[in-house]
Amino acid sequence: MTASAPVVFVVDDDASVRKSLTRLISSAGYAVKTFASARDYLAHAPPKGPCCLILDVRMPGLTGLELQEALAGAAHRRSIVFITGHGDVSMSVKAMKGGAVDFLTKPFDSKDLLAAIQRAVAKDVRDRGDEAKVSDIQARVRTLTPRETEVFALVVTGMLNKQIGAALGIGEKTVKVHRARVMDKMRAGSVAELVRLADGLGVIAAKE
Amino acid sequence: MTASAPVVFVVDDDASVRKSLTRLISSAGYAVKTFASARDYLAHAPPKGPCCLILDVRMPGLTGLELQEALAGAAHRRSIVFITGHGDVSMSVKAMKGGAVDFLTKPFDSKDLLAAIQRAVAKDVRDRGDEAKVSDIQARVRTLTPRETEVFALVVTGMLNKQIGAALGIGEKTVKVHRARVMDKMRAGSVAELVRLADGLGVIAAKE
DNA sequence: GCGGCTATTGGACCAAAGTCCGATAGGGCG
DNA sequence: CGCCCTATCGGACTTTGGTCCAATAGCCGC
Repeated sequence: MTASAPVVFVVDDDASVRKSLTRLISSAGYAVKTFASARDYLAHAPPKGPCCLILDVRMPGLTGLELQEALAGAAHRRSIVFITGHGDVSMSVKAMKGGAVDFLTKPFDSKDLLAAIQRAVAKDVRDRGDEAKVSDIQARVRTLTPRETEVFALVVTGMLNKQIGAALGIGEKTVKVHRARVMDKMRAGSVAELVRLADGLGVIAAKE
Repeated sequence: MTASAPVVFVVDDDASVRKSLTRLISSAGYAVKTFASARDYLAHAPPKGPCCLILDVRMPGLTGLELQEALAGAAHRRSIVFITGHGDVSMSVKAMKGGAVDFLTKPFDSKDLLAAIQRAVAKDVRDRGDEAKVSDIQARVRTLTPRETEVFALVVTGMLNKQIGAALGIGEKTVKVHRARVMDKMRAGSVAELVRLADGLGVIAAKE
């Protein structure tokens, strides 16, 4: 498994459009997968590697915008580039507010699309990295016992062992034991690292 | 100086539009200031309290989009809501990519504009809070001597005093002295707080 | 009930951090 | 030339944090 090319998913009901987009995008070095409808795309297994989505806005069944909404609640974010023949302003604004990377109207310049794809893939890679980090940290947190979790929360507050013990109604000695286990389970080499792990849970997710 | 109402800055070359917008917006409880051109707005002193900008896209001289670009390099971010009579998709996409809160085409619903203003002001308040925090921290960092700054950087790495001393070619004892001064000047009560101050410099600014 | 996990603590001990004291030395400035 | 800031250390001491070994007790599942 070497690092393969990013995958561009194209969802468009027009077969000729799918064909021409496939030619254009694959010639730029991307892998391409096409779908004739939003439903077909949703039935497909979520992508594992770097990728982005090219959506036609107008489609029978779910529209591109509706697909975007449906994916907003999904586990990972997707980078979406919209293309449309009959776009209006409110449509494009809605798409962009929904986090779309770009919104192109036909006819568009090939290099504009490729540039948008590049940005979208880059965004996807960033998002994936963040998600991977967060879920990695969450996995470590889940290995903590309830008590360890409490101690963890107070340690990253900057409280002394003594104070933590008082707050939890246990001895300082016990705090030390839990604390050591927390450092071990969280794989933190110092308090500074531990604080970053704790803050990373919120910060990375919030940075949008 | 009590907490006064948020100020909505309206920039539009059409006097009748300015008048009707002023009526609408002030009736919703906002203070309103109008400008006939982008240049007039730029000549105006930057706002101190919560505010947002309503920009017409088409204007003689600098357009709304150009004003947005000009403000992008400014000290603080502005929350911008665009309104336009003849908007096209590429225009709206550009505005949204540039961080606009909304992009409305005339004729628009009054409540849509007021909702957009509300979101824009809320965003402005958030941004101002973040900027205030960052500049506060930066001010503290500036009071550090060069050596203290170096020690500061290494402490938040999680390094031990001994290691820091070795890295800087000074004794552990000296590190302690600097470290104590850093904690004092940065007003941090614990290493955890210090780490948050250090990380806050980057994180808050990056969260966009 | 036995084994394992969790939570709790004790003692001993070492390493690290923080706090007082004082000291030296170079640079910039009135 | 004194004065202050900065940077550098030393000693002495206390408080914290971390580690190792060992022990008790409750709970859960097989």
